Amino acid sequence: MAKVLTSSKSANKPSTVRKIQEALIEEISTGELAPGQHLDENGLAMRFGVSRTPVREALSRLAAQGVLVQKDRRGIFVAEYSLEELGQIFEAMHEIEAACARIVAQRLNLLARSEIEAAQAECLRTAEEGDRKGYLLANEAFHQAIYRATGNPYIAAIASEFRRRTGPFRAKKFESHEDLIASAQSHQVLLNDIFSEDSATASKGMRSHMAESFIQALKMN
Amino acid sequence: MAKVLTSSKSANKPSTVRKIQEALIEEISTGELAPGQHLDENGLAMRFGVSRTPVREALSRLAAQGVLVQKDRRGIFVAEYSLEELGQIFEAMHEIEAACARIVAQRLNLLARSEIEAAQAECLRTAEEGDRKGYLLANEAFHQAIYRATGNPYIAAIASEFRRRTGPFRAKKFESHEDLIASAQSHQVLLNDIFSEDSATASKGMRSHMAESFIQALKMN
DNA sequence: AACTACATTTTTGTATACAATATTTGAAAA
DNA sequence: TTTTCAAATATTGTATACAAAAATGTAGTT
Repeated sequence: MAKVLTSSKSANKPSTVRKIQEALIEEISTGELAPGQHLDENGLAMRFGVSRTPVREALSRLAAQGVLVQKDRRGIFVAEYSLEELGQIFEAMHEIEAACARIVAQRLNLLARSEIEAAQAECLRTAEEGDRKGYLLANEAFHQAIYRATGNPYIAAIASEFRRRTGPFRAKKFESHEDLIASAQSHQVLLNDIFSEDSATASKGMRSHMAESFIQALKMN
Repeated sequence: MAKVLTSSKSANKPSTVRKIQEALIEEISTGELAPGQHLDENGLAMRFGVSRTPVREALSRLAAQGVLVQKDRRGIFVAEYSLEELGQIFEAMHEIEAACARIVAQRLNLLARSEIEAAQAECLRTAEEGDRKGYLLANEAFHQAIYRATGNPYIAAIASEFRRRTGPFRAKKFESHEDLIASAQSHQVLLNDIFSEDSATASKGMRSHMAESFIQALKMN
């Protein structure tokens, strides 16, 4: 699942394997490494100037997170999904994100709000300028700001992880200038809902309707 | 995060590291290995009759999933949480489980329903008999049946993972006969909600209220 | 030219080796 | 007796070695 709180530790030097891990995550989420592509342990070892051991450890961890998949005795590959699987992954991601949004709406905190709005301002700016690369970064920051604003690092970690997993598949969606604008505007709708006066009440109402009984029931177990 | 579909592969022999992984998961979720406890690589290697290499790989994976934590240069420990962290973890787990329940309610499928009800029958039986060990198994099966019934292995994997993580902390809650009964009865409330006539409509209504706008907004990104 | 059978080469998974850092032990000083 | 410091020991992280399996290449047959 999810590492949480890897930061916040004092002056943690990135320890070879973490560096490799992050480099690979970066390349996977930008799509530089294509889904289905085989990863060469020896090649990576050479490239990072280390032996296969730490490379394998990094790959193992990413496989445990679902970003990579390991086929028995045949190596490790960038995860690749059928259309059906992809649909399920997006469904799961949307549920998690909706859960995050609900938590944010309930917790409403001014500092977090200004962070989110700053991120959104950057999204609007880059979208208008048609700065695709810039928008990808700003969009990422926007989503991360929402996850952080939940105040719950565990659900935030899950959400981030889904974002990483779906990165290669979302990347190609932002082709045209219009795509960027539309995306940034949909952020705005989201924010209006989260920060509307009656959002907290609405959210509570929504929870109490059906979810609350689920939650009550599940709490016991 | 989450391995998905490790089963369903034809006659996969459990490959040393998977065996170690599952043995450890078992011991952690039963609480046999206490939170905070240090895991001895050499000891485990001896115990499983292998070298440290596959042991370390198994530990790495579990650390990536959050079941274990790795402290730099000091080894690997069973994850241990402060009260605040524990609260956050449970909050996250409840959100995920509620999401699962909502998906099940929407998808309502008769085969899945009979599986869930069979699991619940077993819960009731073992609870009445005061069979604690039996109840723990039946309860687990009940939750897993719900996760499976979502038809979404990805969110199911997340839910399962939280269940594993919280295992050691939930375990001690089922001390008395009354605890078992109460838990089994709360299952019943949950089932009534999921399977009620208007559940699907209610669920859709709930979604459309606020969540739908979130989901719409997020879908674009 | 396409297919099969076998030998060669790579690659994976595991074991062992070793340097760097933590932990423990034990003796000397307060 | 308790504290302090240093040597001894154990453990971690990484490198290398090696057996087993998969991928690749090469003939030989049709």
